[in-house]
Amino acid sequence: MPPKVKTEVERQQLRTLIIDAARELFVAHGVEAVTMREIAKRIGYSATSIYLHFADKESLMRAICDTDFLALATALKNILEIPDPVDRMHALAEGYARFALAYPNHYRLMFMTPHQPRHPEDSSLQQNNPEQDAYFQLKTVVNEVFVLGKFKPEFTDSELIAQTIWAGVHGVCSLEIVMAQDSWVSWRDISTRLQTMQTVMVSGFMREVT
Amino acid sequence: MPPKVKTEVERQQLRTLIIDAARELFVAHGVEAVTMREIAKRIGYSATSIYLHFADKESLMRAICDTDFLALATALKNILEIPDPVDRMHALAEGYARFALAYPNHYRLMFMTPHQPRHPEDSSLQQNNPEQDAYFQLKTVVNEVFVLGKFKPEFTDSELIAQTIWAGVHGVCSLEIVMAQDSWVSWRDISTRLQTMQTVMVSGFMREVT
DNA sequence: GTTGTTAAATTAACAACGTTAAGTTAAAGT
DNA sequence: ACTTTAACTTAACGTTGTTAATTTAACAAC
Repeated sequence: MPPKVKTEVERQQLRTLIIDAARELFVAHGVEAVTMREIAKRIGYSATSIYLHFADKESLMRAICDTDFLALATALKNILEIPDPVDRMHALAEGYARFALAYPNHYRLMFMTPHQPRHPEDSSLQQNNPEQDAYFQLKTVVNEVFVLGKFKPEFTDSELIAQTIWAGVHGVCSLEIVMAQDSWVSWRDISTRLQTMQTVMVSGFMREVT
Repeated sequence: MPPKVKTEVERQQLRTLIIDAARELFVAHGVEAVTMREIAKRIGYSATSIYLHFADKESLMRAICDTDFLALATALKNILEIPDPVDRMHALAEGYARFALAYPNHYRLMFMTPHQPRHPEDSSLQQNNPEQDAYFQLKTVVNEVFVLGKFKPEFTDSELIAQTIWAGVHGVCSLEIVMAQDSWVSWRDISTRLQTMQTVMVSGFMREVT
């Protein structure tokens, strides 16, 4: 029973219905549970219908990624209200880590899984829009701190600083996600590790407070 | 034609033959090329023969992991000869990163992919053996530096320091492996990022050189 | 109001995958 | 010589992503 002539907004609704169903399976049972047939069953469609909206499973995953990137930027949005740039930088790193550890399956898809290189034009997100681009948020606040002259003089590239801070927090979070259960390493508490990383980054990059 | 009665050493040889074939496929064509049938074709056996040596694909992957952990520890072994502990710590981090970026597929399997929690008894590696346990290598050298009193006094847990250094280097390497192609971020040179991470770690953890 | 046309959805089917069951072969033990 | 058994293969099952073919229903034109 195909009631046809769907308006564009209806098509978009079905599209996000598919994405949401896939995300639910994802967060509930991990990536291996996301099969096209299972997604379709969730929304009461047949598996092949998904292909009317997504070229293949990979591009469906990329679409999920996009909504998650937006979710991350949105989760960090209020942090931008913090007036002091240094405080803001700290809060941003902490908020990022909170997101990573609260949604490990999404984080894995976003930052720990290789994808086909994504062209910025087919992404639904606007690069350099602080409401949608979490990397831009970080880059911006780090640059503000940079302009205030708070970093040691040997660091002259604020984007390099941002990328290093990102890598530090990402390293702690991704190791936690993958290896928390591993008994080979007697892991220290995750919040301790996160705080240590932040402390090291701060005292490594910034001038001494005088 | 099954010429039977294989001695134990012959069985082991076939086992490592399977592992090596799987690793080759892995490094050459990525994870998606590792199918049981493809591995079998490589070594001139039928796919089901693999199941005489490995319970399933997951445990074959774990076996590959084990040989790669050994390979990593072996690659870092000569670094332990460096007399000065601080130099050794630097070289260890750099050697680790070199391994990660030289064998990204293996690195992904080892440190970026969740596995069933592995019991130390079914692993073929000896924990705390510096020839086989790269984490022990790092832990040891960091502790040596710690005992020398080179770290800032607020850091009192040398294993926490080791885990943070690991996370920092891992963060740079894993982001590189997954996102190097991504045009969203205008990445700085990978060796620059690595060196920056090392610099930050050093000046963050260690006392000022006086 | 019948006739095309087309969008939306479905069912059927394919090839490939991991894995299991059943069967085959050749050497070793008695 | 006969049985047992390890080593291996072929057949087959269920599931996966995906494509082809088919059906259904709404609209447009005459």
